[in-house]
Amino acid sequence: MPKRSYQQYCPTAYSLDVVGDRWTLLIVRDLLFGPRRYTDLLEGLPGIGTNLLANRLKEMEAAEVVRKTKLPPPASSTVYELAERGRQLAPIVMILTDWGLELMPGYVPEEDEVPVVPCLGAMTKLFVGDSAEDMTVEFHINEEVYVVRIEGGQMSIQPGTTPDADLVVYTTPRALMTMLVEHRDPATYLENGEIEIRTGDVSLLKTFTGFFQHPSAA
Amino acid sequence: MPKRSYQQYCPTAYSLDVVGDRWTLLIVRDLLFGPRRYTDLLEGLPGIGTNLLANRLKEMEAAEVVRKTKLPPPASSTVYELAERGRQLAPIVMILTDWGLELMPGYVPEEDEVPVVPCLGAMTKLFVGDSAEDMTVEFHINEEVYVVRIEGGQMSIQPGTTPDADLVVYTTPRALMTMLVEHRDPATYLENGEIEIRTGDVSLLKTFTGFFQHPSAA
DNA sequence: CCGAATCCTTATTGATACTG
DNA sequence: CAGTATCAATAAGGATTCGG
Repeated sequence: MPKRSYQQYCPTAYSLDVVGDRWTLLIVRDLLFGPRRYTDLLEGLPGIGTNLLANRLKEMEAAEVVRKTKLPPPASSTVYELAERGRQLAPIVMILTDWGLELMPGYVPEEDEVPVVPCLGAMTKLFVGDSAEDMTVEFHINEEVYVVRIEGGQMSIQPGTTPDADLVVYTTPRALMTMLVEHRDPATYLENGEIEIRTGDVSLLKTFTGFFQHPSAA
Repeated sequence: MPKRSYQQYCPTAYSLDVVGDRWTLLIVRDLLFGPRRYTDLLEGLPGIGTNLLANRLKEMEAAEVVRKTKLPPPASSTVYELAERGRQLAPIVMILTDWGLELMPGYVPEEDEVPVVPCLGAMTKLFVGDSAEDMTVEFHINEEVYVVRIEGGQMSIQPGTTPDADLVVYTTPRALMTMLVEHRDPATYLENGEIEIRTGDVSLLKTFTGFFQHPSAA
């Protein structure tokens, strides 16, 4: 069966033939911070339906947007990662993210409405380096672990742990997300158990969230 | 009926809830060079189906991406134009265009595969100002007329005519497009009647097309 | 468990005909 | 010209199954 196409001799249309289908750009978003397994993707895309994810990944692989590889032993799990053409789509996801920040609703989301990757995305987009002091934070978000390092006004996000964290936080995605986007007070989440601080203290967490600012506030 | 949504508390997903549906970004593309009438849009989007275009426009209007206005008398036709939020999507269309240039096939397209707007898009994306000398060209593409002015290495495209054109060309979209993208020789098209020069001569047209270069050639 | 393939129901689309 | 209305063809969503 021939894939559906706009049938236009137009670069924009050719692009959308490849990445314009439902879910495709969200898959790119989910691969922006590193390789993911099939099931990670499924979890980050509630509602996609496993057959559709499999199809999309196959199409994206054929278009050289993603690549399927095996992690080195002993992990050895098969993961999907962005190929070169896929990495070139990062600016699009970035602009969509900026554009969508204006559309964020004012309500507190349900817990299953906030996948992990958007939190990382929001971090990169909302970070304002000007007044940021150096610090290293280890975030445990659901089952995933990331090290966020701020150095000289620059922020980096790496998967994995670190021995030298100033702050180690266990959090749900929505707690993290709403603290970043709406500067919601950590106290509420510490009380209901959505956030737990293992190393460091609340004041440090508040300092950290202070480094993030909605562009409309500028 | 509630519109289908990704249901994610994520700026990227919110954006795609609005502009991620089939055809939506192509409509934005078609409005990038100025207001268009309903039927112009239909013509630029072969295959869309008039009900779907009407739906999309309604959704985009509700999302304040496009605005519906009336042209001043005596034209008085209703047109659609980009609103502020819509204009902010221009960078996305641009990146998609860059990305899609790599995907352009090597064949000569059918005539009805090339709408007018992609030609204007290709012009803006492929123009290399470095060696460009000043000139003014009036293009009649199908029923539409545009003035392309090159001044001091800068190019502008305006709808309408001009009395001081160095070159006046009547052309089909595909002739123009393939000359820009693949540097196809005008001679072929002059012979088969797809291009007609009313003012100026072929050498000037060749000079003009020389100002455009595929990024991969750089 | 992971990475899908299958089956079935619902929602969206594409094409055409028709109307103020 | 600017859309509505109708309806068949497709694609998406959800549950279940199946092989490493």
